[in-house]
Amino acid sequence: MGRQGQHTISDIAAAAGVSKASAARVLGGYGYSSKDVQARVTAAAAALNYSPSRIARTMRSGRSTTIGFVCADISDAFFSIAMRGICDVANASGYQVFVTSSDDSVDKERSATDAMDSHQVDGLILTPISVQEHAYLDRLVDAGLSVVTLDRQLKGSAVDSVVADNQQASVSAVRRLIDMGHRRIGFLGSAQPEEPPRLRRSGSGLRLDGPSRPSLDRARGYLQALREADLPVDRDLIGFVSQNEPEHRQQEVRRMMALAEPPTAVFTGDSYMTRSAFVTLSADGFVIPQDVSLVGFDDLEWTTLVSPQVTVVVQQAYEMGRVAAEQLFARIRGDDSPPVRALVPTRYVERHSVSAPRS
Amino acid sequence: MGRQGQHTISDIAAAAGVSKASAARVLGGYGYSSKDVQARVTAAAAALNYSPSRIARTMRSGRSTTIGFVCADISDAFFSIAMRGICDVANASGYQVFVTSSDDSVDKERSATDAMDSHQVDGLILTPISVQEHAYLDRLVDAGLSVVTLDRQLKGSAVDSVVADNQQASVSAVRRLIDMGHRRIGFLGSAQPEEPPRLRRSGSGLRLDGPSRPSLDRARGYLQALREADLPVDRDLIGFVSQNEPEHRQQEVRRMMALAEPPTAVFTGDSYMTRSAFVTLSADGFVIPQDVSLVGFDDLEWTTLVSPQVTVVVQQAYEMGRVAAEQLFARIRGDDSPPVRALVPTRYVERHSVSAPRS
DNA sequence: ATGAAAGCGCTAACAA
DNA sequence: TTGTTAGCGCTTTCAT
Repeated sequence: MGRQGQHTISDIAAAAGVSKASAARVLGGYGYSSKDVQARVTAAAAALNYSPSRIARTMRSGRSTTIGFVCADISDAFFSIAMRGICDVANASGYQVFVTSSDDSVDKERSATDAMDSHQVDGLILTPISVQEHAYLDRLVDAGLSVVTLDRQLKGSAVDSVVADNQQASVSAVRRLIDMGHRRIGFLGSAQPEEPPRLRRSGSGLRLDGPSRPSLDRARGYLQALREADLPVDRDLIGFVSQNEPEHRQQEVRRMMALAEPPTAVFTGDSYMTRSAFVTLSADGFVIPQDVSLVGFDDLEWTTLVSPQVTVVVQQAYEMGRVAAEQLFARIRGDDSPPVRALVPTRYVERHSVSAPRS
Repeated sequence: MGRQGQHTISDIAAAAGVSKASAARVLGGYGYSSKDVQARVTAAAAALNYSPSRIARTMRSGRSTTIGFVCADISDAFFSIAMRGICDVANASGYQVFVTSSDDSVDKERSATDAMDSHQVDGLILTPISVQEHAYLDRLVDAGLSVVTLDRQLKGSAVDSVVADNQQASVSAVRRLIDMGHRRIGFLGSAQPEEPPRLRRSGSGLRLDGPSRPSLDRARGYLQALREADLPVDRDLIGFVSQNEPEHRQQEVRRMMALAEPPTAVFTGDSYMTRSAFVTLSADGFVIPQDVSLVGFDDLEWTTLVSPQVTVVVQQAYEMGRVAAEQLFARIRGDDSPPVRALVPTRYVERHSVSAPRS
C-alpha cells in the first residue's frame, strides 16, 4: 500500500503470486508474459482496484503522458476553444494537459514553460508572445522537448507551427469587397506594442516588414488584394492600434470615417477591432452596410445577434487546437521530419454587413 | 545529468562541495543550513541553471504541487473564466493545473478524475454531473484527496462547494419585476435530463423538490419571490427545457407567449435560455421591453451589443473559480474544519430590457 | 517466459 | 549544522 492507501504493483504481484517484474509487464503491456500470468495479474489488479502511479512511471521511464498548453489567456474564447481541441486529442491518447495563461508577458510565459518542464511534460503547445526572442524555448527544444506553436510562428526557429491561413483569408475577404465595387477600403488592426508593424513604400504600394503574425499577415493580405486589383494604397486607410491602448480603437475608427474621402468598406483584423468598429459606427449614426460595409475577423456569438448580422472570416479555433495536438503527438512518437507550418483554412461567412457601395 | 541533459541535485551538491542532503535543504527551503552553504548551493544552482525535478519530488514527498479542474466543457465561457480564477490562485502558489472536459458524461468525469488521481494531484475542483451519484468521488476523498465542487453541490457528501447565490439572486430579480408592477411573470430554465425537476403543489403555491442545482435554485428563487409577494403561481408560466433538446427552447418561449394571458415579463434561468428568449421574442415581433420585459442570467458579450441591451443577473465566474481554489488550498494546507458551502454573490445589472408592464 | 536487482532524483530519518 | 542512507513505485537490464 502506497500513496494514501493505494495499492502498488508489489501488492498486485503478491496477490497474483508472481514477481513485480511480471506484474509490471502485464500491466504496462510490454515484454513477454504467458496467458496464465496475464490472467492472474489482470484479475488481481481488478480485484484490488489497482491504478498505477503515473509519477513513479514518469520517474523511471522519463515519459509523463502529460503535455502543456501556454496561451495568452485561457478565458479568451479563441484559446479556450483551441484548448478543447488540444484536450480532446490528448485525452484520446491517455494524456492529461496542463494550462497556464501568460497574459502576453514574456516573464510569465517563461516561468510557465519552465514549470511545465520541471513537471516533465512530454510536449508543449504555446502561443509565444515574442516571435523574436525565444532563446529559452530553443534551449528546451534542444534538450529534447517537443514544441508546437499555435497561432504564431517563431522567427528563425525550427519548431512546428499551426496558424490560420490569415493572409489568404484576408486576400479573399478584401477581394470580395473589391468585386462588389468598393474602391476605398479601410483596414483596422491590432499591433503588439513590443514589435510594432513597419509599413514601407515599395514601388507604387506599401510593404509590411517584420515577422509573420496573425495581425500583420491579415494586413498583408489586405495590401496584396489591393495590389492585385491595381488599387492605390492610402496610408490613411490603414490603422493599427496597440493592444495595450484599447481606448484608441474607437479613435481610430472615428479618424478614418472623418477623412475627406472616408472608406466605403472597412475590414477589421481581429475580434476586438471588429467589435469596436461595429459599436462605434452604429453609435455615430453610420448605417451598416448602406453607409459603410464591415467585414470582421473571428466568429463570436454577438456577430449573429446584432443587426445587421456581421460578415466575418472565421478562424477554426477547435480545428487549430486539434491540428497542433496531432502534430505534437507525431513528434512525441518520434517523428523527426523537417519542421512543418500547418495552415488551417478559414471560412468566409457572408451575412448582412456588406453591400455594394452607394453609387 | 539526468532527464535530457538537466542537472540533478547531485550535480549541484558536487559543484557546491556539499552533500546531496545539504543541497536539498537549501533548494527545498527546509531544515537547517549555514549561510555559507546556502550561498554556495544557490550560486551553483544558478550557474548550472538548475531546476528541480518535480516528479522526483512528488515521488518522495507525496505532494505534486498540481491540482486538477474537471468541468463540463472548458470551451464554455463560464468555465473558461472560472478556470482563469483557479489558475491565477494556483500559479501564485507555484501550482500547475490540469484541465479536462467531461461533456456532462459520468463516465468521462470518472475517468478524468481517476487520471488526475493517478497523476497524484494534491486537489481537485470539479463541476459534478450528477449531484446524486458520487461514490467514486467519496472514495477519493476518503483516500485523502482534497475536493471542492464548483457551481454544483454534492447531495449528502461532505466536500466543500462554491456556488453562485442563485436562489437569492433570482428572488431579487423577480422582486424587482414585481415592484415595477408585473403580475404575470414567466420562468424559463434548463433541466438535467437525468434528474428532471419535480414541481409539487404545496399549500397555495408550488414547491420544487430535489437537490440543489443552479437551474433549480433559480426556479426556487422565482417561486419564493412570487410567494413573498402573495402572487399566484401559474404552472403554465413555468417552462423547463431539457439540456439535450435545445430546439425545444424556442418552442417553450412561443408556447408561453401564445397563452390566453401571456406573461408581461420573462425571467430566464441561464444564458442559453436568455439567448433563445431574446432571439425568439425579437423574431416574433415582440418589442422588448414594451411588449414584454426580459431579465436573463449570465453576462455574455452579446447582451450589451444588441438592442435593447439586456438586463441580467451576473454570475461572477472568475470570482467563483478564485474562491474555489482558495478553499481547495486551505484544505491542502491542512485545514480540517467542517465542510463549507461558499455562496458567491451575483450582481444585478439593469440595462434596457425591463420596464413597467403596459397599463 | 520469468525473476532478481538496480536505479530514476529527490526527501526525510537518523547519525555524526 | 551537516552527511549518510534508505527508500517512494515503477521500468528495465540482465540472468535464469
